[in-house]
Amino acid sequence: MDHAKLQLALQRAEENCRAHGARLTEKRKHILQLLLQSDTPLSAYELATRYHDTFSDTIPAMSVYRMLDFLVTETLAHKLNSANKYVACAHITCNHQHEVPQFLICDRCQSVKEIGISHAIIGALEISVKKAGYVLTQPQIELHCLCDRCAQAA
Amino acid sequence: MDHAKLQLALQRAEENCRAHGARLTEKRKHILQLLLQSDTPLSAYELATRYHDTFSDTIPAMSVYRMLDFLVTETLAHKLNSANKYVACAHITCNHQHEVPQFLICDRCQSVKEIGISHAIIGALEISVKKAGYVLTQPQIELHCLCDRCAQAA
DNA sequence: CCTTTAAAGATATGATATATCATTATTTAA
DNA sequence: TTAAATAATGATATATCATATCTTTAAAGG
Repeated sequence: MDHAKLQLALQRAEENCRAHGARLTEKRKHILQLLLQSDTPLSAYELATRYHDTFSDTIPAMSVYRMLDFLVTETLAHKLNSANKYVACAHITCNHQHEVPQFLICDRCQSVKEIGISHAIIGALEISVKKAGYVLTQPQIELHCLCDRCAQAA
Repeated sequence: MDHAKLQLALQRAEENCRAHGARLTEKRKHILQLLLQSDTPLSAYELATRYHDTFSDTIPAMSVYRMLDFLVTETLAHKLNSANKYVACAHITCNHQHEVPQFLICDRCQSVKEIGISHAIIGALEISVKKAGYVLTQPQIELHCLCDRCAQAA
């Protein structure tokens, strides 16, 4: 991610937070920056290490978890439950409403692509869920894939 | 799960394994039995504890992981990646081909329902995955829900 | 400014998972 | 039938992910 894009994302994140009184502190912002700059999802402990390397300041893993909780609550980041890692939301700078996210995770190079789930799929999914006697609460789909590059290499 | 159903499932599991030379040892069978008897998904360590309680024999967590790997490979069990727990496959006694599983997980009572994904959904999913430049490798969807009972209670 | 509340630090510990080497059991084939 | 090969399991250590709890620091609001 280039510098201009990064700055824009951080600025938008700040605006979004300020708009409803959430505090994007320096440290939270730094964690978000590390996520934005990473090509792959990162664990809380990996973020603690990068924080130290990048900002010459140590941060307890505990605190990273709390900051991640904050970012996830603000929809500035997502947790990949199947990988126990975190990614920046791909739509921080978009204006459109945040959709149900679908994550494509390359099991070889760990790249992640966040796309919106089509309404058709969500609808069909909800019907089958309802039929089975359940109610969707946190719809988020994580699919383990190979990206085209890795698929060719393999 | 009643006794007759359990026995049938274990018998079918044995037949399926024997059919292609996989060895469903006593211990692996016991782990499968514990999964079949459980109302909720279990972690490897929970299985080790139940194994001890049920069969009066201790088993290292290591070994449980290996047996789970075996059961998952044989499609006799599934790993819920978002919960880090394991469930028996709901289709051991069915004759039909094993489909792409979709798991509905109640976040309150932990009940899990395994259903097959409709072809329409799989197709739509594969198209969107392909468009995004990925290839599905291990399609399995885990949705976090409330079961109707818990939804009413809440 | 002082009080209240939010954020972050520190320490301990629990829970999930993998690596590796040793031992036992089963199969295969001379 | 027994020796060699392979598969399964045991044992130990350690990595990795996560939460509980108490303390300290910083910010917001009267």
